[in-house]
Amino acid sequence: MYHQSSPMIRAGARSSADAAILGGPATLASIFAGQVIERLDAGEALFWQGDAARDLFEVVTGALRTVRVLSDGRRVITGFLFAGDVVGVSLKDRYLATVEAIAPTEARRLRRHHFEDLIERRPSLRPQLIEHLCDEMTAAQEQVVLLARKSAEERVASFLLSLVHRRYGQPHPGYRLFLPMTRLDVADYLGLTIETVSRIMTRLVSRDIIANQGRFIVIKRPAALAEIAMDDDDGDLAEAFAS
Amino acid sequence: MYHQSSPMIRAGARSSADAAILGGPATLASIFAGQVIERLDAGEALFWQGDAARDLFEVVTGALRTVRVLSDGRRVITGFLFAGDVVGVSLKDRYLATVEAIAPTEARRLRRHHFEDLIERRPSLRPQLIEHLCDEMTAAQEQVVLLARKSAEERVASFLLSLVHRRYGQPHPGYRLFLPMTRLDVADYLGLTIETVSRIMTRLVSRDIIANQGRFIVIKRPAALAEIAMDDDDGDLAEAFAS
DNA sequence: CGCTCTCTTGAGCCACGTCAAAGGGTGTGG
DNA sequence: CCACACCCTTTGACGTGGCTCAAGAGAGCG
Repeated sequence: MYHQSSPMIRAGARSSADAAILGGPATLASIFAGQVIERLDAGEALFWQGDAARDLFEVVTGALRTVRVLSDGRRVITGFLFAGDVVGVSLKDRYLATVEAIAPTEARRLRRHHFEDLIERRPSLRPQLIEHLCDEMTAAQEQVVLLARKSAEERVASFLLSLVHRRYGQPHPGYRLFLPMTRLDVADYLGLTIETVSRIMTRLVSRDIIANQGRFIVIKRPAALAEIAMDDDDGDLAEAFAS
Repeated sequence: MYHQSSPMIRAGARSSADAAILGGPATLASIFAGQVIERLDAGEALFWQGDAARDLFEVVTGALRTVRVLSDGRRVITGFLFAGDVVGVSLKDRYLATVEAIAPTEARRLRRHHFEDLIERRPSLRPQLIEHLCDEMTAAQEQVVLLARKSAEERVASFLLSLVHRRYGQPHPGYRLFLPMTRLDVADYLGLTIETVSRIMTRLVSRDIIANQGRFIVIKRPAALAEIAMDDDDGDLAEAFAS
């Protein structure tokens, strides 16, 4: 809107996506199949909050953060994106947040009107679209619960577990989790400060629940982490058995 | 799921909604036109978190809260619902939160499969559905920003303003805002305690920004409230003019 | 080897939570 | 019509979890 647009070159061509789709399996991700891959360095933005929402993207490799900034500079990260994720589906006319690469990233761009055409022509995509939006909604709700009522330690534990689940499923003890984002990113995601995140992490290390290997975290005792995180699925079960 | 279902009687009949729709204006709200009105007293639940998501509802009169509870009893309110609002559109197979009446409430029930049929048969409803989901997403994002980075005073100011905007638009000085929910509800919505909410309110009163008239709040100086709230729309504008 | 950027660690402080008690308001029963 | 009970709200005194400020310690990189 008031910012210059993303530093990437070559708008996604109209391409052979149609053909690919009209014969293919027609999953949400597959509709990006024919699109040109665009590259971003760490720190570059895919788009800015307030920009006209002209495109959707599929992340091919790398990692990104979705950022919102208050007028006085306070920063909030509302989510992280990894390979396979699709961005920009919140089909307002303007993007709700800035999306920046955390690490070198590759993404495919799809024009929004093109996307909408496809949704129109391929009814089987619709439930997937709805489901995608509902998944985003679920994640947002979970984040609201975390921010409204969880302690710093619970937030960090929840964060680590949610990353593990997203990238792996149920972790076995010793699972090695890659954290491409900085402590500042984590802090801005969890509504904490760098220092607090750091202190909590070292506390978890000293309790032998995780280990710190540079940009990797080893999940030594997933069960302990889940207990700290107050995963409310477990909670509901506990409630159910109690009554 | 593990709870007994809502205390309401009479499931929404299959009714004349079809007829009404296939000839009518086909807005999301209008598809509830033919449905029987069901009544709830304050405190009764429309449905419970985890219940099979069989129905959608349109609020006719009254007010409700959407509640999530952690295993140890900590409570989070993720939103409030008023006349005209539609609930249950997050079409997962289970409800994401419990929805309870704050005050005596009337609502119309629509079977989910019926709703999905309508969406299928009336393409003009689809963009409205998408837009509805995106509006919910926007609200959730705003709440995440509020909870992650705003102070108690900013939260209360933001809350009052958002209610005013929702029910009235831009307020004139002296606008009288009805607050059907208790301080506890407000606190659980803003991630604060009753006491903090109460203290902030009396501070705003003593600064002559609002006045307290029982269950009503008079917005005496909307501009002052907006300044406190750090409405980030304003923020972006400021940024834009600065650079 | 020095520069920069990120992360850790410590000391002190403050916004908000906790605990406690005292108002109102409203409904109910005597 | 009063008395009592109950609930919600306000207010005060005090405690504390996480923030602020400050100083190192790694770790990549030219």
